[in-house]
Amino acid sequence: MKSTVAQVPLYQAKAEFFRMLAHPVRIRVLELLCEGPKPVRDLLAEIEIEASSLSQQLGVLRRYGIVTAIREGSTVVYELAGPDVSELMRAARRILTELLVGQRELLAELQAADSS
Amino acid sequence: MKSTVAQVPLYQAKAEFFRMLAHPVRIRVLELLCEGPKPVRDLLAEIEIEASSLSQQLGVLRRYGIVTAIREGSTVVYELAGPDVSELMRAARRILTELLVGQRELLAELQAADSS
DNA sequence: TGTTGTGTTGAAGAAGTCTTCAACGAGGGA
DNA sequence: TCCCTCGTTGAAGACTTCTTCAACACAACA
Repeated sequence: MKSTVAQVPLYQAKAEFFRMLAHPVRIRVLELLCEGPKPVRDLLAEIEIEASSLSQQLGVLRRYGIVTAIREGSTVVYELAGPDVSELMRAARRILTELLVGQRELLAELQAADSS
Repeated sequence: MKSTVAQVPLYQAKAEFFRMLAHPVRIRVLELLCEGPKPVRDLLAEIEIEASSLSQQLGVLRRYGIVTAIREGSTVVYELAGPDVSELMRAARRILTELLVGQRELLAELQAADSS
């Protein structure tokens, strides 16, 4: 496994970080975990996906170190690795929303221009 | 071309957004453009890469709509599409730095545990 | 012990992204 | 016009990542 803490240019670490986030299921998992630790069963109930698919994506997050898993009896509970993560998800949500709104406005302008 | 403004679940829009960011060259371009508009020539001078490779990545950013290109005489000048972007890059830098520092501390703990 | 419920893993093929190369277009002189 | 510079494009092969399936590990319980 390639370490995520290797001495690597910062811009490459950033690219890897964003790539780790770049999957719909992983995004949803992180946002759900912002509410607090959750057993796999609950994640599975909220995200419509096969258990093994979810597990694959949880594996990516675990390997990156952004979440941790703890076995509790017969179930496994996932948790965000640190408080930064939830701040990150909030920032991402805000920024993307602004960007999407901006794009929508731009699109509206273009369509208005089309019809004239 | 698949529109980036389509009616798509938000978590998928987010995933696409992060995928758009998930490349070292694209990160560097965006950070350079935070300083202001720049001709391709300048980007090329700062990022060691072939012209056609840079152009491919600029194409990705342009298609997504996060940067705009304007021809000025014989050169082409790139610019961030909006002020949000530069805020985004600052947020990403801050958050990732915190995450990396956290990982480094964790690693240090693990290594200390190893040697005991 | 056998059986069931919960999650994880490995592997194979599909699908997507990166890199690189040659070819191209647009602008600005000689 | 010819030529040169600047930047872009399209396409092919290398390389990653995704999805899916069957097999597995572990705990709980009869």
